Amino acid sequence: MVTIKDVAKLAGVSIATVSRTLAEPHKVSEKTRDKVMEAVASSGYVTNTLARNFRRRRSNTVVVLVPDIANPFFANIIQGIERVASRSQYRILLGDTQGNESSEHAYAELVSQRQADGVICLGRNIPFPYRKGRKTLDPDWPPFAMACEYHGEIPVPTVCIDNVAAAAEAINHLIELGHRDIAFINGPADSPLCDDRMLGFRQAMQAAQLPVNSRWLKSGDFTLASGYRCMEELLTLSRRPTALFCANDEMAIGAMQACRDAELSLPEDMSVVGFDDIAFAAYSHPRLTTVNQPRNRIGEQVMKMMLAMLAGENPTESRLVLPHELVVRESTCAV
Amino acid sequence: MVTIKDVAKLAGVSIATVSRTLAEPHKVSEKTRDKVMEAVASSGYVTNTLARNFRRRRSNTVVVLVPDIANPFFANIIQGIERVASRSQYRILLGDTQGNESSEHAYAELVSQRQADGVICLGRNIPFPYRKGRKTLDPDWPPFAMACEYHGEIPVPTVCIDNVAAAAEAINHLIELGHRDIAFINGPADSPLCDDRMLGFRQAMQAAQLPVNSRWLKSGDFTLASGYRCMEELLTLSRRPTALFCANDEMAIGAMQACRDAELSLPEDMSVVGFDDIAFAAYSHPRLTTVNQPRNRIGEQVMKMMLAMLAGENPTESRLVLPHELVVRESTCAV
DNA sequence: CGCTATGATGTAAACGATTACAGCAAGTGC
DNA sequence: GCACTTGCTGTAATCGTTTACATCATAGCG
Repeated sequence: MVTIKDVAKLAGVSIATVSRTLAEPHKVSEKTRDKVMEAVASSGYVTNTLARNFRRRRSNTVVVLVPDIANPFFANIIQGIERVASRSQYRILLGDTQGNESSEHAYAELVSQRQADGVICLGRNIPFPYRKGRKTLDPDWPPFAMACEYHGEIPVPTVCIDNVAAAAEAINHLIELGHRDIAFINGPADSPLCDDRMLGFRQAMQAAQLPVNSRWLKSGDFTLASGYRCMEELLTLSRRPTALFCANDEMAIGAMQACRDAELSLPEDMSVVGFDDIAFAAYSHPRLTTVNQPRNRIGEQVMKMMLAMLAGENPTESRLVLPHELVVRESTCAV
Repeated sequence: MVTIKDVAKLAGVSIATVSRTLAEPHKVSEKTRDKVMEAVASSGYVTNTLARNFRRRRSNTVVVLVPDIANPFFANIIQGIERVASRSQYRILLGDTQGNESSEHAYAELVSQRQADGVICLGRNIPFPYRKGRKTLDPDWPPFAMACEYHGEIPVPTVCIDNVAAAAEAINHLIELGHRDIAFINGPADSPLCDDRMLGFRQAMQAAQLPVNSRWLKSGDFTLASGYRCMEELLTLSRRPTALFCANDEMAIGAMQACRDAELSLPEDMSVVGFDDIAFAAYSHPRLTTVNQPRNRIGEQVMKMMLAMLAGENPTESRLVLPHELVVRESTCAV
């Protein structure tokens, strides 16, 4: 392996000069610079980043904790993060946690091992140990930010949309179409994001003076299969809703499948609204009405926050809210 | 930060002993071991992996080059890789290349920088510079393996399915249903994988003495949108096929959407077969007949190959072929 | 001319671990 | 009692960089 020493010898300068030429070229005379650059080129020298990171005591890597990498929703967020990160010479280390807390901790541990400089979390858990009831950021934590989800108690820097308003908008769309009997397949109950969507759902129903039928409230796990299952259950009820709101598109697509299997025609017998606007939403049958989230921008913004924190800045605002948009397609119609 | 030195002082031993206790406990007396472990626990010492990796001259990290992280097909492969990797204390660094060769090279470059020990590539390009026409592995390359795709000329250790046979099976299924006019939306032309599927298609057609209509051969880019577009083009033809084979499920789902928009009823007017068996395939309308690939196993096997190479073994077989399976659902019917 | 400021370069000490080698005590065999 | 082995521990070199500090030449200035 060719090291900085070899380059120094080849160029007839000291290793300090080589290092400076590469890192701060302006501090080196033009003549020397040329010599060094030539030596670098002819020797095929590549900086040993492992050695550099070790010496600099940072890794230029950020861990991104993803609840489920196979969920296309997260893929676009990750792409946004990646884009901003690579612009600043940062790497992304992806941790697919599958909602597993011990796996989250294991990845976060990489920061204490100096394998990563910060943690971005797309799930709802804080991957560091902390006392229940804590209400502030622990100063011992490394740079840490969340996206999509946020934490209920601790003011972690976060990028998300206004889930209350977004859910309410989806419901209002159904109400405007004349629906009164609206079911809701939400995600897991212990998530702030789902709580918000539930809140938006209730607020919109209440504002329209519509009752919420608790039998029409289901809880899935964001998978196609869980959407199918929840819909099946809804369809066994003697009194059926005429419309359905789902906390993500995959559950909505699963639910529509269940409707078709039950010989309902869509959207006439059941209006369905999803959430996220993943690529498949525009290719389902019928095309899914859903709430679009600016996934790429969410990723970009949270990484920008992270970069700022890594640069030593204190996050000015702890919550950045990006705009969402209801996309009306064909899965909803007047009652 | 607490280092090995602090632990040594606390336990009243040398740093070498601490290091040994942690890495090779059997080489240390029980009494010392207890002292050291206690010191580790009470000081909260965590190994600085950056320092260790630097000294050991490896990173315990493997780069995985993914053509498109948002493609759910790859997500499952990655999960398989991850599972095997973490079992052996290896990390995965995901590179979303978007088919961009310079980005592939940038990621592969991490190996020369000692940020990674090996490269697994899920796309069709070799991310290292090499002379066109080369027919052998370059001994200068780091441990390198491919999955799904393989290289046409260079015998890179690879895990994949038999794409020729799988495509032929899909076509035979259509032929058995009585179809004679079969279209094929393939992926990009310059890929061995797609060439194989094309070959399987042609072989099956020829075996059944059916002509291949070149107007019914389209080339997409594996996205929903490209499937839609290709189908639109097929539908403008005066003579239409009665069946369609697509090189992946997303294009198949896009194509089915185009059929519906053209008022064809599925599967009666158009039988469609996809490829990959992603989760959405079972939730499309109609449910998609497709070729299942053992995605998790592909990932697991290629990572096992990689681990073997990292351990210094020469790969015994350069090509591991895993079984595929035709999954017949509702998108195909007799003509 | 002498003094200081400036800029370019070199010297050498880190960074935190691993590990070859040496040293030492206790045990073993003759 | 001696030589040798065995098991445990410590000393110190080492990995490839970065960077504080020292050095030195040159220029600028009064």
